[in-house]
Amino acid sequence: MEYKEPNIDKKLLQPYNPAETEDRIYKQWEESGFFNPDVCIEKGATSPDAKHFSIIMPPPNANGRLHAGHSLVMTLQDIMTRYHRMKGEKTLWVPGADHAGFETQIVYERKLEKEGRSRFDMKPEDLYKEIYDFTIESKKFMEADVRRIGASCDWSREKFTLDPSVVKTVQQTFDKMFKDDLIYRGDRIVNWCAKHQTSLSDLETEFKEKADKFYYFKYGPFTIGTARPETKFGDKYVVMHPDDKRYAEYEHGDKFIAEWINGPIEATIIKDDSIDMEFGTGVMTITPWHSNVDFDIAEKYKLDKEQIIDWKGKLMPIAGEFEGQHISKARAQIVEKLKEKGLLVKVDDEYKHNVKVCYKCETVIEPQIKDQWFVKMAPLAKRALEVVEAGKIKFYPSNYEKIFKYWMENTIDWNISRQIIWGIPIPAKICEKCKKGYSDLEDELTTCDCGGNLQKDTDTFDTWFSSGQWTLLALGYPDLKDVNIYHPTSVMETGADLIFKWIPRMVIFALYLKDEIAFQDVYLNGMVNDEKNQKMSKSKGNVISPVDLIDIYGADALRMALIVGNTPGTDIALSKDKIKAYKHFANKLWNIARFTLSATEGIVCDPTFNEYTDSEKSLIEERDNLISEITKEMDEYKFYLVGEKLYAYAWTRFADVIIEESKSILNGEDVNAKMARAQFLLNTLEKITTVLHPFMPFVTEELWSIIHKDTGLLMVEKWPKINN
RNA sequence: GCGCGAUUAGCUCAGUUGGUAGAGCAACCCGUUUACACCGGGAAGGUCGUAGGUUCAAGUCCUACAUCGCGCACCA
Repeated sequence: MEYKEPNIDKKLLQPYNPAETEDRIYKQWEESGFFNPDVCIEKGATSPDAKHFSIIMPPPNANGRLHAGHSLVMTLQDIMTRYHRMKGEKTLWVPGADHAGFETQIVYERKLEKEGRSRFDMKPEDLYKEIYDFTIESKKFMEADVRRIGASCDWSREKFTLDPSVVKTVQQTFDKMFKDDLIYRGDRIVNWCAKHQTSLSDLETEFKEKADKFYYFKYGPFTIGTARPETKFGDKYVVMHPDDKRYAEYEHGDKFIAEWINGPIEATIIKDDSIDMEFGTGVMTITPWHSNVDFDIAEKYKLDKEQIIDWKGKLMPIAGEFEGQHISKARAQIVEKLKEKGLLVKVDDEYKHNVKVCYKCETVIEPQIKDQWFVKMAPLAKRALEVVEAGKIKFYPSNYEKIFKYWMENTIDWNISRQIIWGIPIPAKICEKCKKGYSDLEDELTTCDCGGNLQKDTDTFDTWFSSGQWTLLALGYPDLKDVNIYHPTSVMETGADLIFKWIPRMVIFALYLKDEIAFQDVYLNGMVNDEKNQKMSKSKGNVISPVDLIDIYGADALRMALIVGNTPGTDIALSKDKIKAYKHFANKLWNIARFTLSATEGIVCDPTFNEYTDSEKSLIEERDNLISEITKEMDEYKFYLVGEKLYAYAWTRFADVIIEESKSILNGEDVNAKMARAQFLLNTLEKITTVLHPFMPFVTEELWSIIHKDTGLLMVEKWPKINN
């Protein structure tokens, strides 16, 4: 028999080619303007009275390419956005780019290091300018990656976290909080990284297990234990538990003279129940300037505090002959000296403990007392807790609500000062004499109440201070044009690790600034791991770049692999086999269209056709039931189920069974049956293409253009409505 | 130490308010019929971590334990 080529779009005769299709389709979308809800309204795709749906994109770091985790975030948000846009809602997804303060500065410092330069030798303005240029340049690559995944976000509203308007608003927030007495200047202990020359929040530090020596020294009548003899120069308080029978003869407040490193010292006895009697000898001396625990004890009893170690990690004049030595070198010599003086009792060699290190460079954190700005968290957290307890914000998965609450019930005041240049400057002045701090938005204050000179605060804000305001800032706040329509946002979708870093801060700031919740729902995704479910990391060498995967398998395939079987909050193992399977699926859809269109040549899809036979009626019922089901599941964020069901329906049901049995009908003599079956196939093809669009936007859009040569884009087609 | 999560087929995971265990991938057998070999058909594969409890009925609820993962806090 002679093979007759069907009269359908030539593209369908070749396998689906994502590489050829995706960039072209994305351009079409972008040029259409439909990513912008205002254009959707203008062009009649959305009713001006429709309800709103809004998502703020967690701004990716501008300084790097997208990683696998980002691709999951982008896909989830794009699915939500496309789904709601197709439902005819006023849909806005605001993209952003994060200057990522400390992170970017470190990336840039490494670059400087390679070039043999150092930030400490540069003028702050020059450094800032260089990092700015570098970031703006890098940002383009990040944005290109977001486009490759297919994100249908409104680029016309893109916000950069260092946009002048953002900087201004963040500074105004600081001023407002200062005036509301929610921010104070305080001498508190901070985590100091001597390499990066900045303080860090607790969330920017990690614990690392270290084996050190543990020393016992004679200190007056006591034997004290310590792992850090180099901090002990000024120790003049000796602390023990009030119930410790071994030391019952000593009273709180007793004084005695102890021979110590650089001569005799007058020591005071402190009794405090925070002491662990089991540990060491049950007696320790304290160094309030360089230890959190010691600081707390010192605060409690109003004890003196003295700095021993300077900001570069070197010993101060109090160390006498050891002055100027780096603490890493001084320890052995100090121990030697104490030994010579007969004060060394014994040394334990294998003392394992966790030390706090900088999460970037692993430098041991030196606790230091530093004058910094702090936010009073308790009153703010209380309100955040209230709205969650009132059920105004829902968590997916729900168990994260517990974590949120725990965090809000156990707040500590938040240090927002960072000694880095790459960030939003704190608009404040500090008195040279008495150290009092003032908010000074207009840069007009010169003299302190005490008569001292005021100096400009050179610190910048912790990034979370500005990103905490992001739901508002991204919508242009304090300009209320978009805020009034799109805030509170519908859903905040982000990585589960941000449950305490970011989510609570956004809730807090939206309540504080606008008296509104920041978002109605919180959807938290897990990590994207490698095929063996191992965390991806540069050191393991198992990092998979989403762009590389898109090059090989296409964006639709990657998206499906990320979504199917991935429940909120749980990690996903990203395997190439899985992505390959969905690349095959994209091609399967292609062939379903190819068959359907060529087998029904000459017949036009008629959505109102109603002369179906009983067999089509039951097929329609099955199909429409499925659509009702998945519509409900879309609203419940169960994309992992919807993706799987659509895959199963399109392939094992529609292609393998329905199309197969249709062949004999379409080749048969019964004209009515033929027509009914053709209409069912054509209508179902359209519906499958439509409901799969949020998941696989590229291949479905391309198919739509083939099915409907003369109508508009699938991205603004209506999601099918099923009338039961 | 405190908290959270997980434990279901070889692998990755679903399993809705308790009602006879599901999917994808892989592996196995058969099949080159003109949508597609990026295919089709078929079969196989699980005492649902362990031990108790509640119930007519438990993968699902409760308790304890074990193993794994994650987070937080801390150790002078």
